[in-house]
Amino acid sequence: MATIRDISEKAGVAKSTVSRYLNNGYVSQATREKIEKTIEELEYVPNSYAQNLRLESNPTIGVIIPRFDSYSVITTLQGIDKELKQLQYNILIENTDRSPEREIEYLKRLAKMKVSGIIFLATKLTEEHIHTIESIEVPVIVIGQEDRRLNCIVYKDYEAAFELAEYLTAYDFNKIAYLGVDEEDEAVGVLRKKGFVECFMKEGQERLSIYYTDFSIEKSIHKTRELLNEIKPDLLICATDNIAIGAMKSIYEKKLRIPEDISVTGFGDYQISSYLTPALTTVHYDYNKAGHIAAKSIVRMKGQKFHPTTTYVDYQVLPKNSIDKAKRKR
Amino acid sequence: MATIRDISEKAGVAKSTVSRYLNNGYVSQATREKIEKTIEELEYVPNSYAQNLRLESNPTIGVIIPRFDSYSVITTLQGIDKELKQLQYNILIENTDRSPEREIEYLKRLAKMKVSGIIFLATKLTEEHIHTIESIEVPVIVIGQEDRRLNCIVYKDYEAAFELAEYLTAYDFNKIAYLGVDEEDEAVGVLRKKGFVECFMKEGQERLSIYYTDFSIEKSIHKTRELLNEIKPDLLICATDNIAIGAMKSIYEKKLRIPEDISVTGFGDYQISSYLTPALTTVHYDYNKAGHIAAKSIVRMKGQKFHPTTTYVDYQVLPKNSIDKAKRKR
DNA sequence: AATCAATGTGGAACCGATTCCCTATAAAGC
DNA sequence: GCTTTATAGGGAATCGGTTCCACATTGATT
Repeated sequence: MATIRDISEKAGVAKSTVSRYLNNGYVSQATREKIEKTIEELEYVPNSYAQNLRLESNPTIGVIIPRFDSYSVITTLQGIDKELKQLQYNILIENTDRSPEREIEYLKRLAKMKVSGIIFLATKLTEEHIHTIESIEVPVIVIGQEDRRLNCIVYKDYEAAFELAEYLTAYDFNKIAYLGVDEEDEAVGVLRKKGFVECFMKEGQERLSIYYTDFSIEKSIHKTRELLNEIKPDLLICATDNIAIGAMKSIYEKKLRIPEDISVTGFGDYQISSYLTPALTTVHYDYNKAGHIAAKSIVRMKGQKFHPTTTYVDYQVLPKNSIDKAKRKR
Repeated sequence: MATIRDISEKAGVAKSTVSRYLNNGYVSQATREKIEKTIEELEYVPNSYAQNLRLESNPTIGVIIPRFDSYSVITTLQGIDKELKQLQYNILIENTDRSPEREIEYLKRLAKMKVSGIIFLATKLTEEHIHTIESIEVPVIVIGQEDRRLNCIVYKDYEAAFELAEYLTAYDFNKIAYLGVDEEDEAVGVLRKKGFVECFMKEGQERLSIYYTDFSIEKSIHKTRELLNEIKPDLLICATDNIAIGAMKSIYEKKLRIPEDISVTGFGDYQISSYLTPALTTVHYDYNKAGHIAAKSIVRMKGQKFHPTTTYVDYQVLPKNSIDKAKRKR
């Protein structure tokens, strides 16, 4: 592996001259050609570690994700990636496989690598997370969970759930079931459920049976099977689109029709949801935009003094055919 | 940002002693405690660039992917990630957005960063790709496309298509349509189509109408609409599962039933496919396993002399309910 | 002709770690 | 009590670049 010194010796010039040549410094035509030729011959490639050693930070943003196999994660990642490419930043992705310890570890590791900033797609914020984020010198933006001490980009889960519930109260449903996830996840487990429950309570509609599953389609299939054996809802509200997909599978298995026998709603608007038959009524979150915002902000935060802010990303209720139009109240 | 020198000065010892402390060298109990305390106080974190500058290579594998929003890419990535975590390697992901120029650029960039190896999820291999791969000093494994000069892990597209076609010839179909992609993509565009065509030809079944679309669900919806306006097939073979998902949407739009009116097949076994109603008959590829194999091999290749090999990853035809069982020949 | 500015180049310091080699001190052996 | 041997720690070189500073050469200005 050739170094800048090999080049300088072979070309008969000083290291500094070669370096100047490489970094748009002024070099005479004659030496320029000599250096050019030698670099070609020796297939010289500068060593990035040596280059970065001089810099206090480099144009790289670290992104910590909990998993790869999630529509929201991937879509956010795409938004981040696109924006960062435009801003001429590199991206460094670390997958934690939903392990909180790894999250802490990667926050520290990225700080040690002196990235310019970190975008952290969080599923849960413990005190240890917050302490780590505050202790490292690198700016961090959290997506998906909220804490007033940090810079967060969050989805309006409560409001969105409330609005979807409001939309649903325009229909005549007798028995409503809610299939959610446990409260470990603040945004999905707590806020979404709260939005639904409070809206229905306000409307005097209290027949809401609540069931729990996890984020997988597989588990949702099983839980829906159990649910349908116990009760016979005419509306099934699911906390995510994946849960809705599993639920739909089970509903069809039981030879029930959607939406004639059961209406179904999802949450999050995964790409596939609009291609299902019937298309799934859901809440659209602009994950891509969240990624863009995060990328832009993290680059802007570089060198600025820190003060916590929370940015809310808008949502949109998307009515589709998985709701029985015949049940609409006049 | 504290450096090892700050620590050594504040603790009243030499840099080398601090370094020894950090790297499990022998240090007396007294100095050990002094250093420990100073490191705490100054929140010292070693600079990775300085550390790496000494090393000739570091335990990092670069992975070049064409896009994030693809089931096969993400699943392969998961396999790679898991295996590399186990082998204590870091992973560095670069997304090219299907740009061949970026692919070349990233191959070079990763080589410059002295990663131990590169896993390249390719969509097409040009001569420039091959030249670049051969010229860099870092070992490269290509997944998804084949060239006898390189190390490749490929899916048996031709054989798999042939076998799925063979399975289909056990049924009585009158009019078969094939919805594929253009021949830019060697594996999907050429080999899969060839497998189907040759099998059907062998069976004397020549009524195969061929249509083209791209990899998106959206485009497939449009193309299937057009297709259904022109002909009325009772079997629609799709070159990927996403194409099949779009096709199914269009078929339902036309109030046709699957599989009673039209049977449908996909290719690739995306997770969602088995949760559709009806579940999609498809070919299962073990992307995850391909990722594992790639990760294991690339680590093993480190330091070894290069000789090209091609590894074939197995497939499995998965019959599901999107084929009309009533049409089965006795 | 003398002074000054512009241009091109070389030398050396530096970035922050690791590591080799050498020395000072204390403990052990004779 | 003197030599030998561990043990601990310091000094300096090194990795491969970048950058500051000094100096030489040339051409322009007065």
